[in-house]
Amino acid sequence: MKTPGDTGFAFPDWAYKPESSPGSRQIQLWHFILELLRKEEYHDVIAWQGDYGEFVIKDPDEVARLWGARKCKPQMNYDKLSRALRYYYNKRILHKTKGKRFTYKFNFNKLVLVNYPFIDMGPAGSAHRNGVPQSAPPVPTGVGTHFRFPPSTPSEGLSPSEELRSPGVFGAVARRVARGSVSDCSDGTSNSELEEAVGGGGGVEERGGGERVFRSLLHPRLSHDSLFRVYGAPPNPGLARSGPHGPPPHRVHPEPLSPFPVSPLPGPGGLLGPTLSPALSMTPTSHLPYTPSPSLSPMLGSHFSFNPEDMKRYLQAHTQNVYNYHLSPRAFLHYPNIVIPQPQRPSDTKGTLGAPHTHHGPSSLQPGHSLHSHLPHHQASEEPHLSPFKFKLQPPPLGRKQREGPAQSTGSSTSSTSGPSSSLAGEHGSASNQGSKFSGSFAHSGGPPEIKVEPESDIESEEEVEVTDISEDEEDEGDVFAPPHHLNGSAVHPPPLQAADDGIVADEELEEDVFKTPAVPTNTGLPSLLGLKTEPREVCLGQGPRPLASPGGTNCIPLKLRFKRRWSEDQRMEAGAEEAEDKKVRAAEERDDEEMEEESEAKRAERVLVLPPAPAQRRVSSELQRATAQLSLENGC
DNA sequence: GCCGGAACAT
DNA sequence: ATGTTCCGGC
Repeated sequence: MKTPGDTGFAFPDWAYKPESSPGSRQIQLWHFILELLRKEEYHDVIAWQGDYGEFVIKDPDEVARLWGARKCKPQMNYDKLSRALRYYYNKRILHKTKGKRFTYKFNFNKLVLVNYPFIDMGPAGSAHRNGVPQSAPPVPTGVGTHFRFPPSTPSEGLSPSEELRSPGVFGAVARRVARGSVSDCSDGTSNSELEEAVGGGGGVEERGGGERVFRSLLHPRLSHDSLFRVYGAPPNPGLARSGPHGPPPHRVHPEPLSPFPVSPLPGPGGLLGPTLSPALSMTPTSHLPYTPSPSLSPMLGSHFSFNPEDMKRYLQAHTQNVYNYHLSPRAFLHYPNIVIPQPQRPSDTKGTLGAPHTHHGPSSLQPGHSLHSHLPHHQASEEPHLSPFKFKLQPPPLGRKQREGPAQSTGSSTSSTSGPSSSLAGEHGSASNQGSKFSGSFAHSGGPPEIKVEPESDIESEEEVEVTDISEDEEDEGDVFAPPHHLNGSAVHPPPLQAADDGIVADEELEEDVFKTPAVPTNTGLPSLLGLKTEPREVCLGQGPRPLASPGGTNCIPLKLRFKRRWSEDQRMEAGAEEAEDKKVRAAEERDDEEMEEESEAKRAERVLVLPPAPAQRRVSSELQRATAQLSLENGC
């Protein structure tokens, strides 16, 4: 569900829950998996493999055992664990790599953004090694919204209260190597790292409403790869499409052992939490506890916080490198303050690398490099400004319908274990996930069964391809980020602007297109943004999401008003539409999603864009852009 | 092996 | 919400 209050998109509630974040005491399976993946010690048990985000469970029984140990479920076995993994399909956290036994793939699009924005997954290390994914752990660099990586043992570390208090925890860079990931129930604590809280300071700005609005800016399409690459080395070297000139990306590993480099956000006092992390903001008791996992890599310098500046830098770095977050361009519209990082098509800018700017970033990351591989250097401009961010994660999982069924009495668990037989997998072709069968309804809720829509395909498409799962993501994104899609008939159209798109195909090759795609509608829009960028860039975050506030310059007023109006409108629409849409659309979307890559593009575009008259839209965009710029100036930013 | 529904647990 | 446990099916 979305959080109430948000006007914009948001990740599902679960994403904001502390528990959802990797560090939380209540470790979630995917967190655990990541944990194992990042540790070399377990690389014989589970390891990254293949694509970004793809991992293979080499020893299912062991993984199950470890998981069981962590959860104090001695009876755990792969069968059960895999069931849990399967639940992630609907959540779009994971999906199965078809045809490969014990192989799953994270949909980092979502995950990363929310919990590990900087994660680097994939066999990063492999970069060096060419292809060999093996050891390379993902580098999570963490952070993001709420990122707390967990000490492996969560329990332990700080008392809750303490945690709360330590806001800035990121700071320290603690980087200890983590060691234990698995703890046993008995002690409760595992060894991992506790991180101390660094603490600090106070927050700076919390945003008043507590709204967490975090909208990111990057281009949607670049998802995983980019993401991963950003911080890490390109996972698949082979794949890496580094530019001819670009230096080959390499990942930086501060510590050899720990996969994860230091955490990026070190800033004490950062408001990370409060500001960005949805989780934090939502939960009163916030847990600021971010436990830095040892592995976090420090992204930007020693101190990074979510305060505007840091964020700016941070984003900048990212954006420059990649448009990591795959956000819909649309987001920008909503938050005028944000300056879009300029996405340019490589082709255009090629060569312009102009100012690579300093990455304030910690050297360790060197985003630039990594990105390069991916993106050509185009990002001339810099500074993304972002102010409020809001993410929306995947659509809520569909409910299942409850159907009557005989209850079963206790059965003995058959332990499965071992013995992997080799069957090829073919899996029945069920579409992956939800696809085929979903009947939707909500089991628990007890609500009446709802509509059962069953989209058929959903995801899947990419699996084999692997490189990206974008398809899914995209779809999600589409949904997710994009405001409600306007279904065809509905009139509401949120800001059409660039939105175009989100999703669609994507992929590697497309990367370039990434921006382009949206372009269709947005043509003007982007450019203008870019133009804006040129101008003074600082955004004033202080105000919060809404830029409107103080009247300031005279000449701008009109613009402002316009802007404001627009903004309001959008908000309204979003709000209204979103929810409704969520449901409605979802079905439709799902259907579309994956399958149609190409088709979808067009279609999607239509959906989104079509409604509004193109010209008008464009104009609006421009205006917005302009207005934004103005505001920025006015605000003194 | 993998999938996903159901009931149940937290 | 996120599993855990069972289970029937493919």
